Amino acid sequence: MPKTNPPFMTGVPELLLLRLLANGQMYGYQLVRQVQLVTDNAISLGEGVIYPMLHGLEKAGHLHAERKQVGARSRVYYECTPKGRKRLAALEGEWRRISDALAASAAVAS
Amino acid sequence: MPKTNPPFMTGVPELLLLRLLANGQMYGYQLVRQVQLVTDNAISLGEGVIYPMLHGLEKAGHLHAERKQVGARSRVYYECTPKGRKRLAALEGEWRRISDALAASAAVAS
DNA sequence: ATAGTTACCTTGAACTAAAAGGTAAATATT
DNA sequence: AATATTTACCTTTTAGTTCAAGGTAACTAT
Repeated sequence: MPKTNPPFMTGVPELLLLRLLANGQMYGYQLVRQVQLVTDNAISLGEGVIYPMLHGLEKAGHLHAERKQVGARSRVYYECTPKGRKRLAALEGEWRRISDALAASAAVAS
Repeated sequence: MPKTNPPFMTGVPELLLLRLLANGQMYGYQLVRQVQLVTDNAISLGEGVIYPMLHGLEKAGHLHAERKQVGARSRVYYECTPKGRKRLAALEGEWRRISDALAASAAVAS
């Protein structure tokens, strides 16, 4: 029962965040819940995953961050940059490559 | 361009080896080539991945190792144990869980 | 002889997700 | 009014993984 480094999760948080943020701006806490929503609760990413990843993606120029005052509350909204979309496309390609390969392997193995 | 820890590869070597060794015994060097074969060259696992993984799986009781003399050459043949088949089933379930989740997320995001 | 292939193995580095812990303000509950 | 829960941000530590690179030795073909 692996607590850390669970199988098949490497790259998944980044792919999910880029997918969501390519469709519109969102803030960290919102993304935590949205990931559960769009994956039917199959995947749940904690804040210790989301926030460092947002910071990393922003630093890499894949996301643009903007602090907004919403009512009395302060939120950091992120949105995908053009560079981020390229990164997303690359990740989608990688995902397809690996999942196709595993499908091919399963077909042979039967 | 990530050299180490490429996206979506965590757990994939273990899954591939267990799949192959659930169908019959093989030795390390053979597995290196067989993985390329069954994945249409999409995935290539080096010996630095294969051998430590075989040792780990054997230590965990998922594989049984047997040194055989084939002609003048010495090879270590591995085969899947019942415990290894359970591990394989668990990994297959995990793989399906994650890939289904990503498919669901893509459907929403379009 | 030499080069290439077969066959085994280990070590070190880079990276990653997860868990746990931490702060503070707003809202809901009693 | 006091308390508990939720919102919202963040960091540090840990465990674990793949990959690259390096290393040995025997067999085979040129």
